[in-house]
Amino acid sequence: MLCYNIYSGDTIALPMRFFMPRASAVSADFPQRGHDHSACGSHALLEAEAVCRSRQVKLTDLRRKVLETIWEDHAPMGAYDILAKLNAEGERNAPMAVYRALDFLIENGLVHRLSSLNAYIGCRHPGRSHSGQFLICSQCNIVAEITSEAVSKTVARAATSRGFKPSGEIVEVMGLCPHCRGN
Amino acid sequence: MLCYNIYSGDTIALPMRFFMPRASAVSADFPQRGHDHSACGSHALLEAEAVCRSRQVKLTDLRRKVLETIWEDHAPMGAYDILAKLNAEGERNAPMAVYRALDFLIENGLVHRLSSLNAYIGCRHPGRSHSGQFLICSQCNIVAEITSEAVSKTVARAATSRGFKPSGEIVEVMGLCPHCRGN
DNA sequence: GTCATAAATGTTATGTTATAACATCTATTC
DNA sequence: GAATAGATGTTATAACATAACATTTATGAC
Repeated sequence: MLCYNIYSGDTIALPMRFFMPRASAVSADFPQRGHDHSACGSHALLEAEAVCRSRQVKLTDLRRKVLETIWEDHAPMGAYDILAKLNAEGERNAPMAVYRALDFLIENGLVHRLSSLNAYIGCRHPGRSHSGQFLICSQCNIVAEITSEAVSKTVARAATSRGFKPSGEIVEVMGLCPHCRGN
Repeated sequence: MLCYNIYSGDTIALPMRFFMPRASAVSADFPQRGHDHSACGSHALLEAEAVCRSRQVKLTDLRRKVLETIWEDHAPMGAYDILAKLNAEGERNAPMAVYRALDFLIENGLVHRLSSLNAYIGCRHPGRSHSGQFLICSQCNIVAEITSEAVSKTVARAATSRGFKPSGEIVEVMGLCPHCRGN
């Protein structure tokens, strides 16, 4: 089958026995410039549906709209940005509505909050419970979510070796993404 | 010589050739309950003087007072908490004053900001330029600043292996400190 | 179906954190 | 002592987030 990798931008021939939509759709950490981003959003929405179904929680209209809005960009979005987009077509949502939807989405592993930016971003591997690790480009604002076992293990070890019992962690790295470091 | 470790609470006999005030004063990551905390503050102030002298920047009255206030506690302090303490005796400082002092102190490596808490804490190893790694107790709010080479290297490796050029990082671990995990 | 309940959303107000913009003062250098 | 840079003062407002309570909507028991 032909398979379009929305991150790398390649179209590749993929033997059917290797068909793994998730892995192919979400392979590179940094999306290709000019990729078909709507695909990211619809992919994420499908995953969100599945997650909510299996967790028996409700992806209501409002929550879905907030999630869609977040996925309009690979750069993180502030709560009030989301609000503005929601209300752009005349709706009259209040900040509370957005924050509540965000709480729900974060609780269910569909969205992450970036503490260093007070902003929110769609989760790239929903379902798995995890605190993400983020690479934040200070030039173009794109954020890559990575999941490095090495990082989480090393951090956990550093904490426990000091008698600390970790229950959650934040790892946010600022710097230049592959696209911007060239400039 | 006799040496009092303000963190562990021990008094130890230390051969003069091993006299390293900094290491002895700041050894354990989590301070002992009930230690003489004023010693932490005065120690930090002395170090701050030295750092500012060597960097040829001015530790003005206001900046010193902010730093002292931060060191009144091992738990991180919000900017407006600091403001309230400064103004407790009738002064009329504005938020700007505190934020400007904090900017200075952070720039010169004397204070860290904890993104996950929007709060500030005195740096335990000033002078060395570093982004700290923090263990934050969610029960007693005490924060330990650690400096794990393993963590920083692993994080840097994870970033660069993805084509990212890191310039700064945030590592904040939430959990229970040695004192609280027993309860 | 309708009643009771829980869940979600609506609404208003306010709390908390941080910065912009410009005026004034102070220290330093020549 | 005039010029300058750095620090602080002052006022206003931006940006981010939650409290508290009212109303609506979904769900299950009967």
